[in-house]
Amino acid sequence: MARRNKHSLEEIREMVLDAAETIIINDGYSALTVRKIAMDIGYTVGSVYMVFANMADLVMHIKANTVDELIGQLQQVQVSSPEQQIMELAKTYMHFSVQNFNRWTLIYMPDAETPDWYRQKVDSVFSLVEVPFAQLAPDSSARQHNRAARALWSGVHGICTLSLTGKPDAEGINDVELEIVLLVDRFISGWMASA
Amino acid sequence: MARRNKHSLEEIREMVLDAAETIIINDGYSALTVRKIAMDIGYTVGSVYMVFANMADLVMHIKANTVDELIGQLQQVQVSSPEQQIMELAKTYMHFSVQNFNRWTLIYMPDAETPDWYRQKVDSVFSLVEVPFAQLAPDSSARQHNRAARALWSGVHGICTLSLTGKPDAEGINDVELEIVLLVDRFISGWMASA
DNA sequence: ACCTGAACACCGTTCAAGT
DNA sequence: ACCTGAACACCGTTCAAGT
Repeated sequence: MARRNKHSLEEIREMVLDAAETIIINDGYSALTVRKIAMDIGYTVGSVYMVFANMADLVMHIKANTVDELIGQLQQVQVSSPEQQIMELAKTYMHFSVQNFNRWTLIYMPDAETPDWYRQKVDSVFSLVEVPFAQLAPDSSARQHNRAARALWSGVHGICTLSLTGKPDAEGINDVELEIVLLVDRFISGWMASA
Repeated sequence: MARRNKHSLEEIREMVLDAAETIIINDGYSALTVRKIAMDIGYTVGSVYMVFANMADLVMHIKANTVDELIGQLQQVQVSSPEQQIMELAKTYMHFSVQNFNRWTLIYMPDAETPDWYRQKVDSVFSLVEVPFAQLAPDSSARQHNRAARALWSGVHGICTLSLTGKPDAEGINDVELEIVLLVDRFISGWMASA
């Protein structure tokens, strides 16, 4: 065996990434093993280590891809009023977390050490929410916009976290959306009244 | 060896539970292994399986103890007004999550299968927040109190989740508390205005 | 009636050996 | 220059064997 050269290292890297992503999507993070990845792509365990430093490295790249996809969906949200913009961002986030549940939970799993560029990527989601807050209260400081965005967005995230563990039925999703609408709506009106 | 009888099964069970809790508190869940527990209490791996069905069973009992401790702390919160009561509950939850970080993150880790009694225990935390909401708006329905409590409490939880991964310094904690105060305060006033 | 510890089926990771 | 696959140091779990 050895030296098959059917694929370039770049290609193998993509194959590993795709196989790992598929395993996580279908069976969750706990089902992800180097041996399963190797089997799925028709190589052996050693080959996986040719293209990724280790399991943590591979997982970090999957997480980064997921966050990029999420940011892409959030950036497509473009409605008229700032209030509606915040509401739509929140709903989009919630639906992303439902439709990509296994990959989404992975994003927030604690790592041995989280690289700075990854933390910044996750944080950058907040800034998408800051924009409509700034439009909502142009006279408030950037610090206040940041705090409001962080507080509300964490809140939206919390609803997804606590409500989405084990209920993908349409009825349950509707309940979660109602909670999000309530939180966003009441927070914004309370925030506006005090600004 | 074998047959030492120095401790009753009840005692061994407590020793296992204590040792496991200590390992999690000090080094986190990933450091928890049956072999380490056995070494710490001076028994062998087999003995752990005399008193717990398996690792998942043991972990579930640790989680239950943590939630009980949390509920105990929340029940001690007793202030004058409903608004302040909600605020104090939120702050208490946040400080518990800081001071018991490793055990607290464990509470929300997904299990292979979560028993009903455990889910109910976690859900029962919500009901502690429903009470002041009912006092705040006696004319609203129980359903509305429940939804408000769920939405806001999930929000508080989300702030803890997103903000507490890797910053136990006093300054960071203070920032988190400010976010919580902002969310709770604005949500309550927005909710009151529409009730 | 306890308790041991070897055995089993798994992990992630490494690296000498093959082509 | 790739790629293998045996080897190593770990897991959780079981259970025949010891006292």
